[in-house]
Order: sequence, then C-alpha cells, then structure tokens
Amino acid sequence: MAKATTLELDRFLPYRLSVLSNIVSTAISGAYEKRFGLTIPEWRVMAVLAMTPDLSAAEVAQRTAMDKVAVSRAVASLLKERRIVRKTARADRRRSLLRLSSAGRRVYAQVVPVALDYERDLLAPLTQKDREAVDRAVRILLGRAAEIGPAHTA
Amino acid sequence: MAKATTLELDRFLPYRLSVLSNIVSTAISGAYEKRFGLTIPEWRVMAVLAMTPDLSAAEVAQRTAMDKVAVSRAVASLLKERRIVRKTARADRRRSLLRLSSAGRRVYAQVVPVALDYERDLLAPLTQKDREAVDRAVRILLGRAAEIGPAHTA
DNA sequence: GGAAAATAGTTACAATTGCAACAAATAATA
DNA sequence: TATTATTTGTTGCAATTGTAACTATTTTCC
Repeated sequence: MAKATTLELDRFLPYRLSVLSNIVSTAISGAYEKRFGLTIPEWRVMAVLAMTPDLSAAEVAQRTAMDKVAVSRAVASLLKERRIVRKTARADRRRSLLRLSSAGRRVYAQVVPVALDYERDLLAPLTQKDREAVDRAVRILLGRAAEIGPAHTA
Repeated sequence: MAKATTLELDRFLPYRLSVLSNIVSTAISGAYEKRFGLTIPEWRVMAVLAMTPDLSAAEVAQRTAMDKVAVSRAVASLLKERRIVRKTARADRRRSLLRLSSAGRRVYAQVVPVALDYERDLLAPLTQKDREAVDRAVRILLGRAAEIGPAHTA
C-alpha cells in the first residue's frame, strides 16, 4: 500500500513561482500603468519592436510568449496611442510590419531604466553567485517546463 | 545626458519568471482539471486544509496568497462538490471553519503524488546544488519582492 | 447599554483573458 | 486556372478575475 504523503504548499516550487511572479508582475505593471499608461502586454510588444523593428504580429507573439489575440489587442491599443506604426507588407498583404514610432521610442527610453532599476532592486540581496545560479536555473527550467508541459502544443 | 539603453526581454528576470510560471501553471492546472476537476485555487485551498484543518476563509487566504474573493469562490465550489465541509465557529458566528471531507481527503491523496511527480520532473535536469540555489534564491526574492512591491498593502 | 467602527464572508458589476469562429489574402494542387 | 487548404490578424462570446459595495456579526468606547 502506498505511503500517504502531504504537500507543504510553501515548499512546492510551482506554487512559489506563481506567488513570486504575481508579486513581481503586479509591482511592475503598477509602475508601468501609473507612469506610462502601459499594460504589460503593450510593454512587451514595445520591447521586442525596439530590439527588432518591422516584425509581424505573429513574430511578436512568438518572441514575447504571448498568444496572437493578446498581441492583436496590444497592437490595437499601441496604434491608437500612436506608439507604434503599422504598414502592410508589400510581399504578403496579410502581414503587417510593426515598429515603434518616434513617440514610442521616447516612451521606451523612459521605461527601460525603470524596468532595469526594478530588476536591480529585486536582485539586490542576492550575491553574484546566486544571480548566476538563478539565471542558469531559470533557463534550464524554462526548457524543461516547455518539454514536459507542452501546454498548447496540440 | 543619460545613456540610451535597450532591454533584452529574454534576459529580464520579471519577464522570464512570468513565462516560466505561466508554463508551469498551465501544465499543472491542465493535469488537475483533467484528472480531478480541480482548479488551482481549489487545489490550494485543499492543500492548506490538509495541513491544517479548521481554518477560516481569511486564514486560508493568508496562507495561500489568494485574496478573499478567490477563496470564497473556491470554497463555494468545493462545498458543492462535497470535498470540504464548513461549520460556523461557535465563538464568532461570522467565521466559518473549513476542513476536508473524507471524499476531499481521498482526492487530496490522489493529487499529491501527481503534484510531486511534476515537480520532480521539472527539477530533474538540475543538480542538487542548483536546487538548493533555486530554493534559497526564491525564498530571498519572495522576501525582497514583498518589500519593494507592496502591491496591495495600501 | 447603545452607537459607531471594524471584521468575515458574499455578491454584483466591470475589466481581462482565452477560445472559437471569422474575413482577407496567399499557397497548393488538381 | 479554378478549387481547396493554409495563414494572418480581428472580433464575438464565454469564462475568469478583480474591485467595490453589501450583509451579518462582533468589537470598541462613550
């Protein structure tokens, strides 16, 4: 007969990750919202377009780990606020090519230091070794999680 | 004049945490839902009641990092499925004392191994040292995140 | 003891999110 | 080339979630 086990929630990594991620996301999204009127999906779209202009919505979705509906809505709202511009791809008129507008680049330049400051504060109590361990572990876990929990890879 | 910086999304810890946590949560909640008809909030409530019976909803909320509305809904649904029982506290008739029913304990006993197996698979590619580092880092980050992002601590 | 403040939990409403159906355009194939 | 299948992105609808208002009870303190 199998041994009866109990599970202590605060030692269960999925739970701890969820709590940590929620706290961090809430804090960050509060800051973005308040200071720049940006949601996190909007910010993610801006961040990838800053790195790589002229992506299609599908490419943005892939790079931000967002689904295409979320990207579509973020793009719609960024267009309305004139923080990105969209042109139709000449070669394939289904695709649209997205890039930051100059206003978008200005906002982006303001957000980046806020984001990096937050990250720095968050990581402050960790030693350099700890940070490297976290970095490596998160990378490994991301790979492993994608493997075992295909989520939507039907 | 300030230096212009860019932010690479996949090196930004808040982003990586969010992606990792989403993948893990989706995988787990899929498993719970499919096999046991449990949502994650419901599972969390069950998990703390298994450890500590006769908690009030507010105490459950505190221990699960859920807000009281979420607890209320999870409790309502667990009651309907007869997986927990509720009695009114004699001393204070506003409070209700919650505990698993025997059916609830049976379900719990089935879920625990699934949860622990998932965690084990997830952590499989990490060395023991890595795991300890993650454990420590997450604990520290949880504390730090709670400090700097009071979120709702108005 | 009684009015006012506080607390536990629920409910109603609004905002967010996810999924499925869809239109437009292109690609594949017969 | 006409027909069907696929891809891109949007929209509608349902489910989830968060915020605020509410009821019931208890506590405070005059």
